[in-house]
Amino acid sequence: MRKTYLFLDTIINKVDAKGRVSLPADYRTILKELSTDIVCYRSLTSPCIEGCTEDLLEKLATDIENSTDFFSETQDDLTNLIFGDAKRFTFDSTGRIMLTEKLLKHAEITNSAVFVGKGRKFQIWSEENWEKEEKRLREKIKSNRPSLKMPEEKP
Amino acid sequence: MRKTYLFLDTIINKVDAKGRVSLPADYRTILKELSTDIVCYRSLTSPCIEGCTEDLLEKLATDIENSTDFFSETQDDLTNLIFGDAKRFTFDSTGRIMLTEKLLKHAEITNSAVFVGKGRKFQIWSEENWEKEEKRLREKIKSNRPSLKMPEEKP
DNA sequence: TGGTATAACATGGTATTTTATGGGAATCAA
DNA sequence: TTGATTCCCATAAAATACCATGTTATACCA
Repeated sequence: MRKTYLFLDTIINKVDAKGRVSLPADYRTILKELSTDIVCYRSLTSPCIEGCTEDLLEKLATDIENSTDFFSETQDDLTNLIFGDAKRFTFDSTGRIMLTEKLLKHAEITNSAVFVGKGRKFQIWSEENWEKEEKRLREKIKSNRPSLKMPEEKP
Repeated sequence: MRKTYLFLDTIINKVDAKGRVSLPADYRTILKELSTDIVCYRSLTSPCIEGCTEDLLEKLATDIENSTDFFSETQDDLTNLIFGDAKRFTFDSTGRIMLTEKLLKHAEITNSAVFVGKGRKFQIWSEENWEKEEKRLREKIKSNRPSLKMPEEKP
């Protein structure tokens, strides 16, 4: 039994005519070991789908409770957006999930889906959009390296 | 049981047609004692593969989570870049890992891989590139000696 | 100290398992 | 019925585990 549960790597899988996609095997292993489902929702900032374990969303709920007051407008807005949009997905015996039309449309996904690990979360992109996004990120980093320090190098 | 876990030394191993390489025995010992896997990703600055324990990456995930909020742009960009590129590797009963095409290409590795210890991390280079890099580093040090201060001498 | 036996290691090859993915039947809803 | 969703089976490709061998490093003993 492992100690760490990170969504990693970039994996391209096909989306078939029925809207089915294989969830990367690594991701499935994590979900099985944690006995949790995944939850997906439209990214608030990018044309992609965002996913995480249901456990993490639970944590987000707690964080929001603690960070703003119960009746604040911000909290209202965030909870509506995230929880209202989030949907639970379970994979079938062959490891596939069926994404919804709404999610696919938001991410402009048609034939193939790119799973991008984000540690506690992951994202699902169209091939074209991810290509652009990765390029943007690498350009940005070139001019801003200091922000990438590893833990042991921190003061 | 030892006290320290450092990736050291420079070891050259062959890469076969399938992309398999023996992980240096010393490295394997460390991983076994820490019960963790290694994670490899393309160096952001050099034509080489960089590796570390999954534990270290887990720590990084926690640090990022704590230093920025759930919806921050910085967190988004960083996590995509690091975790999206990182891939977990486990060695088989004969001590080998199978590097991916993407990583090998980035490091321009074909027949042999040079493992270079970096303490908590290590790098994997092609023989040609490492030869150049080592030369460059030694030249650089000659003209810039003061930057090599030990921790206790820091302000 | 020198020489030999033993163990560990790297590495080529092969067998087995896992994974992604297409298609079809069963189930359900409108 | 029609259209969609879930479940199950089949298959090819890819990843992984396993076996065998020569070589190097280590331990042991005279």
